[in-house]
Amino acid sequence: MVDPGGAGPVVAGRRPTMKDVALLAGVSLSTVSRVVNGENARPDLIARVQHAVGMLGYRRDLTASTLRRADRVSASIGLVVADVGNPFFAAVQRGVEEVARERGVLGFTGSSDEDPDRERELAQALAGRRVDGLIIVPTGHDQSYLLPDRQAGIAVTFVDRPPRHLDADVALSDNAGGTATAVRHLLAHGHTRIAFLGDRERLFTTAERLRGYRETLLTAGLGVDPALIRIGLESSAAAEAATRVLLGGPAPPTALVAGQNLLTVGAVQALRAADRQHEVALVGFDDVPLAAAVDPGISVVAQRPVELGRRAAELLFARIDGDHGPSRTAVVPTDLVPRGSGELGAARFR
Amino acid sequence: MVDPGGAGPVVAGRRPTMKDVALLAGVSLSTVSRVVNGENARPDLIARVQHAVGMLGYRRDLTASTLRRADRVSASIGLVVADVGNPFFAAVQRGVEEVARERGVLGFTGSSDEDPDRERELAQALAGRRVDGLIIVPTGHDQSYLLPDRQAGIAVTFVDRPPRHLDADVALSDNAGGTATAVRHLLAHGHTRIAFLGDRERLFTTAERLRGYRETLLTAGLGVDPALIRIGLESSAAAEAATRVLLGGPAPPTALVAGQNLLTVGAVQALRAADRQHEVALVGFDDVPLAAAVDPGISVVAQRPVELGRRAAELLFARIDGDHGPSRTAVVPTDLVPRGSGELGAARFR
DNA sequence: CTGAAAGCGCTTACAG
DNA sequence: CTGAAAGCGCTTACAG
Repeated sequence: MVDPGGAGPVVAGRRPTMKDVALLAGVSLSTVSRVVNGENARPDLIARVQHAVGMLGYRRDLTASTLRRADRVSASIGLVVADVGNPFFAAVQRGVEEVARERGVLGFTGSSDEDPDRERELAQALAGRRVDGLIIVPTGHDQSYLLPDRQAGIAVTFVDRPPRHLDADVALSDNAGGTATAVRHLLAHGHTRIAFLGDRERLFTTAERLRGYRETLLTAGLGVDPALIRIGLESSAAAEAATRVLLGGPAPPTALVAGQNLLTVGAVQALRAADRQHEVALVGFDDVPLAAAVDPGISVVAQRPVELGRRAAELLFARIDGDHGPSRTAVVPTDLVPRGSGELGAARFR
Repeated sequence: MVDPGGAGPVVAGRRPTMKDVALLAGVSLSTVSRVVNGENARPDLIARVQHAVGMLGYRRDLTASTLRRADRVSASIGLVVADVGNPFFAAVQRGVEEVARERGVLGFTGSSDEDPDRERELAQALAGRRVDGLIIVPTGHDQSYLLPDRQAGIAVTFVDRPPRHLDADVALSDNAGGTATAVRHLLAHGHTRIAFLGDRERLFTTAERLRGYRETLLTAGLGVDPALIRIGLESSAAAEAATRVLLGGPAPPTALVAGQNLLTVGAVQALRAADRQHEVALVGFDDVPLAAAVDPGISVVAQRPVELGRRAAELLFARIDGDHGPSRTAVVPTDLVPRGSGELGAARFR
């Protein structure tokens, strides 16, 4: 309950400033600034300043510091994710922070909750606090609001979904390719009635995964049955309900592709509730914890969310370092992980 | 690819300032400030300022703004969690953001990765950026470094673990009570050899859960066998290995208490690998996704992480609103969720 | 090396 | 209501 560093501020309720430190140490403001910033100074002055800093509990005001600095570098970046509740974005955040940390840069994250207004609010709040760069999972349909910020020197990179009405770097998963792999895998096991569970239609990732699903079926010479496509699912519970409806329909699917980790969980729950988890095949997009512990194991097309975050951060730092080349898109591959649920054959339905 | 709001800054590479806006609009700096802040002004001047703002792509510099503001209110708070990779902390973050959002306050989150230096670095970076308050999951053994920040008017609250060497509000789970419930539940099913898997020993949550485990065994008149206590486990993989060792030992446990969500996953994997998941009982502390889909279902003592985050935020905002009363501790209850793995009897071992 | 002074982009009394 | 001026807490040429 004590402050080992000193007695606290001289004036209660007011934060001590460099001026207070200078006064106490008997040096000029300039000298305090230099010592605090680790520049060269006479050893005895350094000692006096450090003593005063400790006595007063002085902390540099970074808002004033970045305001005045010529280079305006804050050694911090901002990240706006779509939903902190989703482990996928937590892993993306981790990837971003890993790279930032290697460079001695701090990351601040906010969650838009898939609300375009909030995305903009957060991005501008971070930009207004003068982060050096911004990594955004765009949820709105227009990111041109960032143009002034970027022209003013704030680097902007996107992750998981590309920006719209703004030309910028982006790191994406191979959404269509990964979904195509999932569908081909199910086709190879004899399935022809394959349903698709998807998130909000307006999301780029939903559209891409749906495209991979459709194109693969068409390429295989199969039609696309609209009754087997359930999108607009925003939660596990929604996916569970949609799966229940599909299973109870007149011509139920023999296999499911769940377009997102939370939807996979919902689909598994519905299959188990109907005790058909050993009968109806399932491949999830994006991995889920405990997928191997369930019976049957849940086959997935795994994303590499940490790598996605890392790639986005690398793209961002290249810009911060002065790269002015044309926009780049980094595509991170997906990995098919067979665990049982995706290898259930369609034979039993014949 | 166009800026619908205007042509971008007059001077490329330099962010337009209020001065630029004032010049273009033909009004004073004061008027621009008032219009930008939504204060009253003559309608024609408002229009001219807004037009200039749009033309230039002007954005208020929040660092300058909070520097000058008398009240120094930034309408933002900072959150430092221990590990973004853990869904528990993602849920805490969500709870904090929910409350902040209700108040029109933005939250910025950083992850200490259980590194005390990084905790301090992040907390001070946020404090230095003049957030109105700070919510911290302390990972270091000393939080007195925050004293100067708090005396300077930044509210500080802790969550999940109490601070050390600093008297402050904190929101905690009922760690000892929850673990006691888990142990009593296993005792009621006839187990007497109950192992405990725990995270890093230095963490408050590990210590409390271990205390709940020990005291319950002693109260029941059973001894505490050190061979059944495995702590210092930092990952699922570590818990899996520890479980394997326990099962292969000379006097193996008939039941396990996993002290944390990631450890529960590891324990489940080890039990399944040994094909003993229907034999050795398991109760996890903190819920895990898909716990109900595994066979047997995973019984847990669930925490309420979102509520924990909400409570911490409520404590914080009470301080921001001027409450100067003594420090408070909010304890959030846990809930026993039986799903099968915790209800396996010990009979088969006799 | 050190210190006095200017100024970063804003807000806010103050006078009109 | 509006505008001119001071000043928030710093950094950084500049002169010594």
